Amino acid sequence: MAKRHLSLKDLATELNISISTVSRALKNHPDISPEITRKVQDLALLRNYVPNPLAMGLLKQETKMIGVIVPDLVTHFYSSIIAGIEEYAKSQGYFILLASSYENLQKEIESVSNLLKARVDGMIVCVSKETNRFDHFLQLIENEIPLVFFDRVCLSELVPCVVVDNKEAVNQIISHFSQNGYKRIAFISGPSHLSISSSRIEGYLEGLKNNGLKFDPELLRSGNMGTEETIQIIEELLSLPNPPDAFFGINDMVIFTVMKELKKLRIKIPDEIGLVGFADEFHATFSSLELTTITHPTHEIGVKAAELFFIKKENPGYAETVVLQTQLVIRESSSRN
Amino acid sequence: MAKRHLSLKDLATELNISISTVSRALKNHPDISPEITRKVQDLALLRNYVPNPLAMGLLKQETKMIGVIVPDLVTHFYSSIIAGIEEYAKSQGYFILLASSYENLQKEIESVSNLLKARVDGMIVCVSKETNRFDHFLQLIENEIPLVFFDRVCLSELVPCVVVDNKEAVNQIISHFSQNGYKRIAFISGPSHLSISSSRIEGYLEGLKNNGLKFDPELLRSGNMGTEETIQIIEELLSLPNPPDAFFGINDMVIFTVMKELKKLRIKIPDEIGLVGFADEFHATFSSLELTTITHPTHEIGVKAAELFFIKKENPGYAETVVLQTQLVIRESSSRN
DNA sequence: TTGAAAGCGCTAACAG
DNA sequence: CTGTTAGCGCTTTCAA
Repeated sequence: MAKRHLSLKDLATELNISISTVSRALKNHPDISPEITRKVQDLALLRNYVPNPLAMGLLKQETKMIGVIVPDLVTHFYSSIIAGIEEYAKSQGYFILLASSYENLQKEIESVSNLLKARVDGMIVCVSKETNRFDHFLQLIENEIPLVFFDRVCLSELVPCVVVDNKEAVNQIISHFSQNGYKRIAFISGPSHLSISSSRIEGYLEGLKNNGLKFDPELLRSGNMGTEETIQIIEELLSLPNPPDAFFGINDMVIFTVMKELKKLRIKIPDEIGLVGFADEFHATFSSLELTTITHPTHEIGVKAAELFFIKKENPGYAETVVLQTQLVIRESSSRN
Repeated sequence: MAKRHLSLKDLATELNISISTVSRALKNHPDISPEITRKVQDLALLRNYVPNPLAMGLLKQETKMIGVIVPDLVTHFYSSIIAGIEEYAKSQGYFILLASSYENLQKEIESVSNLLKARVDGMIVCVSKETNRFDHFLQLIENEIPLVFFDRVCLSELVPCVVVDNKEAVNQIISHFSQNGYKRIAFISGPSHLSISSSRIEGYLEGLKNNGLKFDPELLRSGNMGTEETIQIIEELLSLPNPPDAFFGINDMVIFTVMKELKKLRIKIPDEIGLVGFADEFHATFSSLELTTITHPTHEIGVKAAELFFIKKENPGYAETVVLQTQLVIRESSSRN
């Protein structure tokens, strides 16, 4: 419906010169006489001429668009990373095409395919919680389409990644718990094929050892991060002969669920049981008890991922994994002292 | 860097036929012989041929992309609406190009311009809280570029809009407060130029009248929705000779701030003061007291906005305002009975 | 039934 | 210094 946009031809016709002259004048080509250059640029400004990206794209074989796939759009963690990606991309004249996998492998595969149809120049991805096959990403790699993973990563020998120092973060959690006298620390982890699960489990084991606590397999649980399964796990943990006196989780939501359940059971936090989250959703401070959690530099993760994208675009072999630091923010839910 | 995508020409060369024959065969043109059609389609499938949207766009003068501008990306309210828009857009073969105004008029103007540069086929917008000038939108309208507003709307004689029934929603809030014995109901509204402010103020006045409460101008405040200014307003309201015994706000965040402040002052909710939010951010139930609020059909708002977009695209004169219903969800923060 | 050619908007090599 | 031309991938007349 929209009126046709202004083209170089329109400007050329109006000035009675050739299209190529206009094109060159617009980019200050030295061959063009100053008067013509000025006349063309004045008219372009006046008419508000904007080059047609489709034509450019066709010519240069690039769309200046980056496909971004996240597990969901409604979590602050991802929104904030997206904002970071968007900011850096914009500074490079790139747009973002956003897709959500809704934590679903099939939808993720579909999103990759859709973004490919849209001819994005590459993708920045955080894989879904179900993602345990990688064919759809390998296909991108084979076609030399730039790809970057963040947070939940895979194929890190082939693909640049941005992660946080999960081992260190969990170590800090365990030390903090330990200093507050908690001894039986339960970890409600995520699906075991996820990088964030395995690296945090490593940190868990290491942290226990560092603090002279012994590892009890019953306290390490892998869930699917869903509310129902989490509740199930909580019930099982609480009915152990020797139940945990502290919980931390793969993310804040899991621990909010724990908080709700403990509240129902009238178990006192942090006196009877201590809680620590992971990610610092911004409502962490609005909860009934302010939640101790691991703050992620979300904006920076986004910016970094975008940076790596542009490096990868120029260096097909590039596959660095950048590790960013997190911070333990101590609040009410774990402070007994 | 990426390898060139497969083109019609590649298929044509491989089959030793002309490009136009391949093009026709692919869309089952009746002129083409069944054998050739089959051969072409088989090869296209095998090679995973995908038409180049840039070439199509150049030809058809459309990008199949909708620009979406929201005040921020990190609020659940907007993320959820975006998900709705995206869903419907996808069903029509359209992509979404997302931009945030960060509640800033200048950034909004910039976003409109950027999206225009990207040649989106149109835009779906929720204006920033600062937006009191509309030149940037009028420019779109003049160029017959389809535009739809949602939630915070303007120019509704020219542009299709999706809003909720704000008057009715506020009426319900006032009635609910009144039934719970609250008599001095403060409304912390937003900037007065916003449609959501004015329509809710109407509802406020009407609701007071309907419930036999008298209007006290001191209890109706316009803020900028920022935390600092909100705190300022709260302090002023509480230090009135005759302070309010109930608050509701332009959104949940404002009321969360009230909740925090009251908590600091050890004022009891809902006994001494009742609270009602507006929007139902999903952490409303994680707050220290579960918040009574107005639930918005966010997903539906998004879907509807996208629907109107496609209607507008075919009917330049179309400018209906669709009103969706909300629901008052009663929780702890306002229940004295 | 199929092919050749023009054109969408732009750039760049090649002429003049 | 400026204009002509070809070509990016595709559809669509027009010719054969």
